[in-house]
Amino acid sequence: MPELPEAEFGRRMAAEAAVGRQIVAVRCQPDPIVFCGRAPEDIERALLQRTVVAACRRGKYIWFELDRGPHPVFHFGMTGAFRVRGVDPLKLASHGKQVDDAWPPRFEKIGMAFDDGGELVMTNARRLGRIRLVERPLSEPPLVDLGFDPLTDMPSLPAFRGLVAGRTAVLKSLLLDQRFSAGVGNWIADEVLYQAGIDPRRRVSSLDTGELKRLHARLRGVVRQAVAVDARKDRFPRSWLFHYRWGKGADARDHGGSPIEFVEIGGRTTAWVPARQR
DNA sequence: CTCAGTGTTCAGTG
DNA sequence: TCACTGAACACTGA
Repeated sequence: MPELPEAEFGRRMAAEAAVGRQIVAVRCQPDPIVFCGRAPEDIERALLQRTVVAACRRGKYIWFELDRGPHPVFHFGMTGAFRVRGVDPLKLASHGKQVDDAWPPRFEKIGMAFDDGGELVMTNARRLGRIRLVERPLSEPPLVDLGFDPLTDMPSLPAFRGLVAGRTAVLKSLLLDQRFSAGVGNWIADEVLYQAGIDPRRRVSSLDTGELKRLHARLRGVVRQAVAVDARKDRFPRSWLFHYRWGKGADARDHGGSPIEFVEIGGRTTAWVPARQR
């Protein structure tokens, strides 16, 4: 369930459970894919007895800064999440699927127990998530080349204009490019363009001043609002396209009754409303 | 049985 | 370097 808001929700959960605590036990599955070839013992050795100093995030990447390196980096892929024992998870996925309350949860990849009795788990059903160890926290030398984070690092409108200047990419693809805006995923990109009233197939170079301003405002706005409600879909405003795009039937319509179209852009299904986006 | 899916990466082309 | 495509990864749930 990971785009920026879900990752931020996970980070906060983890921060509350882990920061200031010492890791006293680690349970790590032998999964060379999710752990990028690392053996469970490597991971356990790196985490055991360490104190978590901070839980950080940039885009969809979350990492713990420990009192001593290396530091763990988490990426949820398509289906990852953090769970804290006794704390409500994000119950509603986009399609309204329920998360069960079993402990340890299904699809656990790593579990950590802390000196205060708390427990944190990362789950990952589809195994497209990754857990790595890095020598330095990613604050400076990035694990990957990430652009601005729309929650914590949203550029001013003039700076945004500068970032876009000279680029010719199709808008939907640009928003999805993590080197441009880190943390934006498929539904956020569509939501931003819907609220900005811009056709997702257009090129960024074709936007006039007003359109660029709307794009900037809605990118910031959508992300902030989603984070403000802890990524709970049932608390997203009813006017958001998000609520109406999943049925995907020929009869799909937005809040105002306008038909929703589906096209593939950059290999991803894109929902948009021709009546409202030019 | 088939297929889409909140994601990333890499190879290859222009 | 940029822009774009297609394939690969892996597996659940409809």
